[in-house]
Amino acid sequence: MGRAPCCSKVGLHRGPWSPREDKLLVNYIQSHGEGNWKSLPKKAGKFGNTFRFSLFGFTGLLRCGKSCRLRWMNYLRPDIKRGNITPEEDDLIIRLHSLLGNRWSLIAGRLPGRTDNEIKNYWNCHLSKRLLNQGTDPNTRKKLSQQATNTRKNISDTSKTFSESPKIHLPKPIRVTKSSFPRNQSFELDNHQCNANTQAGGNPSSDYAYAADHGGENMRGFLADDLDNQFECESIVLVSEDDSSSLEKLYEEYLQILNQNDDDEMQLDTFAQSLLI
DNA sequence: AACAATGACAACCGCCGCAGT
DNA sequence: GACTGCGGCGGTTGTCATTGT
Repeated sequence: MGRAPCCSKVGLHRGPWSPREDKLLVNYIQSHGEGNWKSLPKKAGKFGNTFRFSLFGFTGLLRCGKSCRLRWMNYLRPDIKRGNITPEEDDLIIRLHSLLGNRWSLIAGRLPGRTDNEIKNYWNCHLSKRLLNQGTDPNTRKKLSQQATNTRKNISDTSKTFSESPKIHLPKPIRVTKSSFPRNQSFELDNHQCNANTQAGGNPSSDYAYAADHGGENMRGFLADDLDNQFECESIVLVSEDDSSSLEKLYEEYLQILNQNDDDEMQLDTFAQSLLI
């Protein structure tokens, strides 16, 4: 309490991560493992081929440890599954949210390859709106439509919500097309990534791909050849059969419990508690 | 074509719990 | 027991892409 935020130090980078920073971070974690986030930035810069960067007067990763952790956990971790949320996952999220509330990390723990941040965003962007569209309060899960106390404004808002947007947006997949690549940016790197995806045995038509959405300026002067293709591959996680089956299993497990007698709250509670462990 | 509105999601902020001292 | 620092979490914001007018 009362401590200054760790990112407040003067001179630390903020905003989007550059490929160089990503690579430094990944290299370091692959060799030393996770943890020690506080000291990681300094150490990470001293790892590997930093000669070229040393020429520019710094060797460290100019990020606070907290930012490093966040970047790793939400984006760089090799087991992260990128791509659209499947209908099964979608349903699972809704059910888990009804059990656990906004405990995103717990929910994410039950969805292999998904991050709490991703689920949180997905919930805020899609699911809560969809539930509202269905006339359900996303928090209480009670029907809203019968509420007679709506103000005139609320009523008009609601009817507007109901009448419009029958379409349900899936999360924007991945920015892999040339046209959608960030401005001022070479497309070279992206080609590497797409190739890596295909070569790695992934379905070429798959929507799942790693696409670094990096800041344009930072990309300049950074040669794509410097990137280790394997690193890029490792950032791509396709939905393997194992993943699907485990997800299915989990899903069935929930269905089984949830489809049972509604009065069986005892079991539901026990189940909810098991998630907290 | 230009601009505005909306969507998507990465990143930041501040708080909290816990372990170490 | 009090204090300190770190890691983790959830809420929120900022930025860029896309879509609509």
